[in-house]
Amino acid sequence: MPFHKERPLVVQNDFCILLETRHPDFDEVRAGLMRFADLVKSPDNIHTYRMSSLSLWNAAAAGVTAEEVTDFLERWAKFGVPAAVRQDIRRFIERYGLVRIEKLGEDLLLISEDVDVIKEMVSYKSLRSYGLCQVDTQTLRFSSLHRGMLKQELIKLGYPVEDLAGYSQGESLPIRLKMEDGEEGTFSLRDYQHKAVESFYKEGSLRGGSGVLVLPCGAGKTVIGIAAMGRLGCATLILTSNSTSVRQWKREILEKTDVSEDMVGEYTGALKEVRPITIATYQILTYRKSKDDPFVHMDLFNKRDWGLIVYDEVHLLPAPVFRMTAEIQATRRLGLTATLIREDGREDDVFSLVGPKRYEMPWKDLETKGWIAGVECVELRVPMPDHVRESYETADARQKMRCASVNPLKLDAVDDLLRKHPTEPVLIIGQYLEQLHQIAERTDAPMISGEMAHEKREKLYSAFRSGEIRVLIVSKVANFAVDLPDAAVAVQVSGSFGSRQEEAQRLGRILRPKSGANQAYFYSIVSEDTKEQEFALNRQLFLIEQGYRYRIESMNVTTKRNEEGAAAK
DNA sequence: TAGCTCGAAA
DNA sequence: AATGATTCGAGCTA
Repeated sequence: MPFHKERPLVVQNDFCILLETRHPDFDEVRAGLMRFADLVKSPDNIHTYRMSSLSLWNAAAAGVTAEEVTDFLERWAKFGVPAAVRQDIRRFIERYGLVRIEKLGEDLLLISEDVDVIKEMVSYKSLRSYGLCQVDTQTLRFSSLHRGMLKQELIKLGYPVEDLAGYSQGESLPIRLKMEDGEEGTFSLRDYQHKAVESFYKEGSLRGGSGVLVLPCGAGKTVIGIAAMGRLGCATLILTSNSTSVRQWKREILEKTDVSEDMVGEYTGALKEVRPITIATYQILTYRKSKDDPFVHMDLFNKRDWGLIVYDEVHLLPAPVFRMTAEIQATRRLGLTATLIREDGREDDVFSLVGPKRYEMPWKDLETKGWIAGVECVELRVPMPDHVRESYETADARQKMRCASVNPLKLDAVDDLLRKHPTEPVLIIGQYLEQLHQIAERTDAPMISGEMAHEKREKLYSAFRSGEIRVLIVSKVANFAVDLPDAAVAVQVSGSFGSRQEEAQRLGRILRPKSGANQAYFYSIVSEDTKEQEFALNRQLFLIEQGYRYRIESMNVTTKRNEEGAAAK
């Protein structure tokens, strides 16, 4: 077998791909890999990617062929691509579209040119309850009621169905987008926003009309959603993760379209309006009196003839909403998210019920184009003072994390960082209130936590925005607050177990373009040689996949130790 | 209709 | 596998 020492990839039999991070073509290769593989490990020198059935199916749905994947791997691999892997890639990619759903009158057809596949379907016990009737050797017929459930079941059996049964138009609602520049009839969408809408919906094509658009924080997901609504011109139900976001959607719709206020409804705990454009939280949909009781508000899906359902932050979509979504497969569905990763591993349900990935904008690409700031990511490791180390070692597994997270030496690290960035706006973000209170006391900076009234938060936000306050300390509220102002420096003093989403969300807080060098800084402070350090690694995965690199720094503590010793006496 | 407490969720 | 903080929505009170 030929050996190309200078190439950066090793393709393994187990579907893992190793990428040398120091290779000169690293960026190009990483960008290519992320079309069809997920990053699973990211130590300094070698990143491990893994192809999965789902990552290949998403690629296939985006039109990537098996040849493109294997040619790409072949071009960069040191030892070529093992024949078995090559074969499996082909097998997986060709699975997408091997079975498709089409419409026939009131019923639907499951069609495959491969008669053996149809034979296989008929033999599956788990498919019996969907009442599949054989029409001919290539076709099965079933009731449209089962469209979603069947797709969900089939993906589990390894058949990602291509759904070409089309959609109902829904109640018509002309929506004109307000023009920001002079040209008649155009709306000033950024180039990639336009492409994203195009890849979701193509006029006159059965392909598209449902699916997920993956865009970084700050890429203007709301604008894209609104543009899709304008394109389809129909009654729309928008589901989102919290009530601040509900108001944000409403504000932007009124601002960017000619839709009048009485056409836009909020469906939340406080208000129960059902209007041609309705915005609801996931939480109200999943509300029930107690376990085993029915969902009180789930019929919002049927309260109007929706032509489009927008799932904002689709990676947070709760299980009961999946169930409902399975029943409304004839309605167009648009998922918006910064990451397809779900911490609960239900990515295949997103694929079969909301739709495949239609578009993905890597964060680094936005940075290159100047739409977001460049970020220097640093993992700052601090040692633990001896007495803390002692209680860490003796603590049981559940207390270890907390012990490491609230390491008092982190306070010194925060001081150092504030000295290092004496003029830029700084957000300090953490998970334990006690720790944040300590920092607030030491730095004399205001702190916002969940118990603070929203009115008071607003005041602090605007003081921070205007520069009156330079340092702001925030608890987990930062994960939800859409109106939290942007900063140039984020210091994460603690975070929850391994939440990749949270890390991404927090980094998102400093991405807005900066004047001057357009540079921001993200510091993650962790206790050296602890569980926390391990979890930090997992948290970073998603951002590393997006092309960010963490630089590891250790705090110089000889002087700190002495101070600590002196203070103890 | 605002302000409160409560349980549930992720 | 798991923590702790937070938010939401309902239901009660006045």
